[in-house]
Amino acid sequence: MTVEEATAIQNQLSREIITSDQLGEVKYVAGVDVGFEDNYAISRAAVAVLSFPELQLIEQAIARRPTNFPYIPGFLSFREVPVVMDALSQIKITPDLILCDGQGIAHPRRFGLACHLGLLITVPTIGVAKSRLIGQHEELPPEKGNWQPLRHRGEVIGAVVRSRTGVKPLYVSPGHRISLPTAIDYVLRCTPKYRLPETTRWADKLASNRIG
DNA sequence: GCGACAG
DNA sequence: ATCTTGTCGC
Repeated sequence: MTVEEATAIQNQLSREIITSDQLGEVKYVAGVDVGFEDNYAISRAAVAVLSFPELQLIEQAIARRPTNFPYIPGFLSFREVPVVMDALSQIKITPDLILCDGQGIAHPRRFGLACHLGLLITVPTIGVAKSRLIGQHEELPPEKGNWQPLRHRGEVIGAVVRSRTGVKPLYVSPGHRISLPTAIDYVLRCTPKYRLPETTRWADKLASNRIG
């Protein structure tokens, strides 16, 4: 697939993204992340399903497959979604909400990783990125819980959220079937102690080949 | 044309 | 993303 084709797909599929709350009672929240092996030749995806609001690990899965798309800013989902789908197909519980390691609609064509995954499986998703792809925002107070809208071309595409006092903020944006205010709320409720949500922390550990 | 640029 | 131990700071 070429970047031109991928761009066309993003423009097409972005029209189907829903950014209003269309999620039911959340009993299970999942985190997904991707790591690599053999000098990036193999992609390794991990899924961690936690109970909500207790945030206890309930189920997990890992999948591997050859990496078949390079990392190109704006096209991350074409690299990571396939192997993530493999991992998701292994779990028994269908999560009520999934937190993704990357952007949702805070993307040039409003179709980041969380949107792509959410649309393919029809599950509410939130993009929780550790750094910015696009957009601008005001300064953010250092205390946990503060947030500022992330804007791009006159639109609010997400929020910069302080998940822990005194540390770098998180870039939160709706993926699919959830609104920005609700997304911010869930991210904070999944982040009781550290900078990253418990879901992401578990998926990170599993995807990076070490446990503990 | 130049700089930015999720993981 | 990944290679990696100790170390600086609240």
